[in-house]
Amino acid sequence: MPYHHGDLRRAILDAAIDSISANGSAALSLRELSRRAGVSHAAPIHHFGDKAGVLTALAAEGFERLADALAAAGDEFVEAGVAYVRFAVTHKAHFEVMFRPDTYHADDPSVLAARERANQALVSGVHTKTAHTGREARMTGIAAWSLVHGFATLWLTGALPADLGDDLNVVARDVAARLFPGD
Amino acid sequence: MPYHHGDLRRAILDAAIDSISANGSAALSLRELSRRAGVSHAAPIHHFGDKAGVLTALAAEGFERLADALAAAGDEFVEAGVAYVRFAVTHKAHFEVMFRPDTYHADDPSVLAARERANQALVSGVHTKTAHTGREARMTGIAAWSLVHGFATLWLTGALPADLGDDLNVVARDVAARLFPGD
DNA sequence: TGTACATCAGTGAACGCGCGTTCACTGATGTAC
DNA sequence: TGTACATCAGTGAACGCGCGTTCACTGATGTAC
Repeated sequence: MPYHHGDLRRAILDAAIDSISANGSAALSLRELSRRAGVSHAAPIHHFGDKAGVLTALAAEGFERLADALAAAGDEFVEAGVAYVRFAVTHKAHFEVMFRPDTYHADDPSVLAARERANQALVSGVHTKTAHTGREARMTGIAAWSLVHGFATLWLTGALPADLGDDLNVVARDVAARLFPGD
Repeated sequence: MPYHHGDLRRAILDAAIDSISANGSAALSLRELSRRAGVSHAAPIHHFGDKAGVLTALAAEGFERLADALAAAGDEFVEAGVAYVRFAVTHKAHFEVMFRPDTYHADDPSVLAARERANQALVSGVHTKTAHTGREARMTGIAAWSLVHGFATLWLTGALPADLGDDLNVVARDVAARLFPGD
């Protein structure tokens, strides 16, 4: 075992993702992450400052990846909506942290920038899709966001009925398509 | 200070509601609740068994009150939707606990019964509102639930833009009405 | 009306634990000359 | 090419803390007779 890890920062983040996916972000401890990374328990401090620093990095990374996923999905609402849900489910650790801003340094520049990117990607779908402008477009966007965010949240917490089927793409598409049935 | 409290069970639950509203359910501790209720730290055990027991009681109570709120709102989707959002915001501690089933005894009979009641109230709005039956009604119901659940969650976590206005009823009604714009 | 007694609801000391953070330290790396 | 030295990235011991739960106990209540 070499004295220097090589990429401890990434290793700690990956450990955090595993841990949160398994036990939720509330149960996260720095010492556990150190153990998972095979490193002394004080080592992560050098990279993240404190525990909230780890979550801050995760939140920023999450908003970046969400922005990427939405951009890749394009401007069509149903596609973007499905991409949002798929992001939430395949990155549940990130997703959970992102929307718990009191657990990390939410005003960190990296977080603010990444969230802004994600927000832009989020609204662009609705803007081009509907003919609405101004407040109408705004509220429609919020309804769309609410729909996919709510569906993702309910799916993740296991609140939905078990017999919906387990193909997330199919179910998410079905649900998302109900917002603008006229199209 | 009398030896017996009188209604310690209720006092502990109220303390938990205050604490969770202020600091979130992750930070909750039995000892803190005891302190708030002015009682020794082992006292709550007599009423709840363990820490998860407190959250279990809160979850059951939450589902009951949600069912009541939905029943009172009637079968009209927008009204029921607004009631759902209003419940979430005015009972944020309950709402937070309810959808974190791994933190309490989710298979407790009182919870199962209350959740079933809330589910019935939830679907009845959509069933009578739309002409759909079977799978169609089911998926429409899930879309409706997702919409209001997502909006409530985003509002509670402060993720929504600040300049939406602060009248929850107005904003929630506006958003909910976008699901079935034809009506 | 009084008394014995079971049950219930609290007390307070003690347990063992894992945590975040600080600290003086040391090994490794890279850069200036 | 070699060497001095600053900087970086880890170590491991120590701190003080709050926690959940257990335990033997005691005060209060209510019920049977």
